[in-house]
Amino acid sequence: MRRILHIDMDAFFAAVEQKRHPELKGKPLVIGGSGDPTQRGVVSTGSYEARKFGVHSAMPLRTAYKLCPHAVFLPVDYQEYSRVSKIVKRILRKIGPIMEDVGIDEAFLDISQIKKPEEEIAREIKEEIKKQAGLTCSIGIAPNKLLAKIASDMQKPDGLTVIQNEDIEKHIWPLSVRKLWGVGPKTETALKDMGIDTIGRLASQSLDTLVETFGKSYGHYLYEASRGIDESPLITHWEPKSASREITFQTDVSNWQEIARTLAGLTKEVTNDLHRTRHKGKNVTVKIRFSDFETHTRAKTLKTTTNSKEEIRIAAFDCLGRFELKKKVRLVGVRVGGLEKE
DNA sequence: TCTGGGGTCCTGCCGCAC
DNA sequence: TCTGGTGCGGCAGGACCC
Repeated sequence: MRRILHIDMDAFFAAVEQKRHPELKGKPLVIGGSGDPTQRGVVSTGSYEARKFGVHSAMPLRTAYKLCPHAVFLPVDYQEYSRVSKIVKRILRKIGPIMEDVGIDEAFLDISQIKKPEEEIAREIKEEIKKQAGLTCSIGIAPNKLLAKIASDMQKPDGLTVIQNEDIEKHIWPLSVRKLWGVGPKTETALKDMGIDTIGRLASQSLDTLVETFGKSYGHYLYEASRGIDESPLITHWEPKSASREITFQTDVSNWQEIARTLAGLTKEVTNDLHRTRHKGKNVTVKIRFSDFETHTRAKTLKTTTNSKEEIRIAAFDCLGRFELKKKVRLVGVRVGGLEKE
């Protein structure tokens, strides 16, 4: 049987800030956007003290400010979090070389081949992260990624949770369907309408019902996930498939020239990224979000892959020209997909 | 009233080729 | 010549993740 660890840093961005600004320890702290809660932006991470006031990730900064006006608001400092993240990942790779990176603050480790008790490995990881980065994490141990991820979330912060196949009925089935990776707000509502709120209720559905309701691929996934089945391997190496840049205006814009100027700037940044990472792309997509939050895209496929600034800019403007800009624009973005290594 | 930015993957539709 | 099935690429939108 496989043994998989899921390591999840506790309130990562907030914890990094509290580490380098010790005077913020124990205080409600909200990291997000430009750090100005009167500007547009959302919460990336709230400290546990801020969460007590109902502040959570993805919440508009303005809402967070209303809930917790005395919180300290700070901008996101990706450079610093990446630096700390690298320290953490180095520790993990040293302990278990089969590692899957999941964003800046999470990872899976496959420790099936390591001849040491799993909980001892987990404690060693916690100790090293505490020693080298001064931070705490929560760890889940299970026979697969799906269950390990659920487990790491069960006792936060600084938790260590082991889930065996025999525990599924007792410890996984009572949980909300939202705890399953891949079940978001839309699917949660759809399931609720079917009278399904827990993973156990989901597991009582027939494969036919789920496939009929959610399609072949997702239906199969839900059927297996609700039973704790997940054979997916760790992805230890991956190549990007697209590169993109987008920006939300502080106030909605109706001036076409400003939109065009912004698009030109974003296109330049994306092509710079392509040059830096030595990639070429095949298709260009422009995204426009209007003031009513309606979002549309226009795409163009090129004859050959390219990283030419000129070619990508022309394609992007071709896409922009196909929009009817009758409403004010809130966001503009550009993406280059179909990437290949140069 | 509010709802970021960087990604991935899936689905449905359309036109086209065979 | 007409019709239908099928497969595929391109496109648009949507759901989800951190």
